[in-house]
Amino acid sequence: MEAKQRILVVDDEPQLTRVLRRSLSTNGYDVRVAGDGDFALQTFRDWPAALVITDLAMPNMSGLELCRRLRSISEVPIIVLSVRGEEKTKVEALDAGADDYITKPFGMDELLARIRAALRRQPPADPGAHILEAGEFRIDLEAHTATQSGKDLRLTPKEFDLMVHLFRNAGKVLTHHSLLGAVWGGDFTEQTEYLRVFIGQLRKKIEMDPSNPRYILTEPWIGYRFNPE
Amino acid sequence: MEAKQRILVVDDEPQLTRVLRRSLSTNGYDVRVAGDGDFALQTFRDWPAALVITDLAMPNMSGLELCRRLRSISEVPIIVLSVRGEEKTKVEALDAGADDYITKPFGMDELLARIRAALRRQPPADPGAHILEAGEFRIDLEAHTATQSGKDLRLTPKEFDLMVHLFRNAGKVLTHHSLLGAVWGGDFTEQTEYLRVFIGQLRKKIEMDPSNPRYILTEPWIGYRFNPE
DNA sequence: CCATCTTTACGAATTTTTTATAAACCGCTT
DNA sequence: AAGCGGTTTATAAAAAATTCGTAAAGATGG
Repeated sequence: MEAKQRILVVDDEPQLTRVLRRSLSTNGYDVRVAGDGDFALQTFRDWPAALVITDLAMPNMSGLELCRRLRSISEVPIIVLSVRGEEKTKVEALDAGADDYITKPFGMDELLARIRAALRRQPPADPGAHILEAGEFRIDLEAHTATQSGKDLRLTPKEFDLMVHLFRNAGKVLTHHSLLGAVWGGDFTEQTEYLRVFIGQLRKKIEMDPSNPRYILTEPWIGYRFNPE
Repeated sequence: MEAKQRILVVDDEPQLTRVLRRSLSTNGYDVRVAGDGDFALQTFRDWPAALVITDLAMPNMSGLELCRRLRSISEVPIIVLSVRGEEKTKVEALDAGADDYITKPFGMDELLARIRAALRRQPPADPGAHILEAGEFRIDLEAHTATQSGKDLRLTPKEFDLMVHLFRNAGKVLTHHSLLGAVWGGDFTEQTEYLRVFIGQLRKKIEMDPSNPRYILTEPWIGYRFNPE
């Protein structure tokens, strides 16, 4: 499971921060709110966010100053929100280190898109995110290869898909219905004969004794379960 | 003295491009203009810009498609200019790979500030980045030439593009889908017959024994992989 | 006209689907 | 506990569909 990306929201209007917190959270981000610049800097040191959204007008420290201070310690993307639409203000903010400037009122979809754009060019996602591993099995989703104890299993595409779904739910019982739906699509959830054939092929490739399976177990009348041991 | 940073402006309104060219030039950028998406891509290949500014509405290829195509071959910052201010359009553009979206009419100072912001977070351009080298192969993106052991391969434009994509991802498996999207564009990701033909042509030009390829390997049912050895 | 790109066709190899048959499992009766 | 339908599961093998490589015929654009 991938860790949620952190977003620090800096604003002193509870009305706005409440909306932002909710929208960002439901979109899969980990959100914290700081009410002024000082608190924002302090929070950022303890809880380094992947992105900062800040208002310009704030008590204590202006958004401009916050941009400069953040820039001096980090390259974190900064999006400035402001009611002020004058060009001069925008230029100041952008030159103070902001990456983007959005004028209120704004659409939440646009903000989310700009957040995605800003996060996209940040550090490339950690390598190995596309590798599944358990027991002596290892699946590389990008290279499309599956190995057992280092040996390539040479799975066909459907076998590979099936293996991935079993793997992703290792230990759990998967119903015929759900497996068929996941691998073959919603129109084939009754075709249990496909499953029998392909489970058999997989067993031939990964089990020592296919008729006495140790990894791909049958749950009679329900489905199958993958036990990577 | 540092070389001027290159900006590619893509728009079909001479009125606007003239203004942009002048303003950007006087602000120290090296500017070229392309009238449509196809020409923009072509120009970008020979003259890799540090930033691209594009309109959305254009003949031939939409700005959206241009974003996607550029993204597939480069991480160059893209700023979209458009008269259309609807949120949906902005979201589409940003998700297609644009880094920023500015609604016309806009202030030149703001555009310049956004350009500075976009260029600021870009790693300084590395001279000689237009030369790719691996094994006995060498590709010069500016000169548009590919050589094997010093001998010119005389690749056609499409062959060249395909080669570059294989090359940039040497060792990795590239799916049919991703190769077609990168070389032919998003509307051709199902045209696997193109790929068969062009992979065959490339093999004829670089493999000793085309029917027993050593460099361009087939990953059955998935795609191809370039192994520069 | 020429180089390039697109489209079509076909055989060989491989995979997926379909079909057939044997084996295993459950609840029930005797 | 043994036996018996009815159902589910395992396995093998056929038929059908798909993919890949290749050649070559149209189409396109300068």
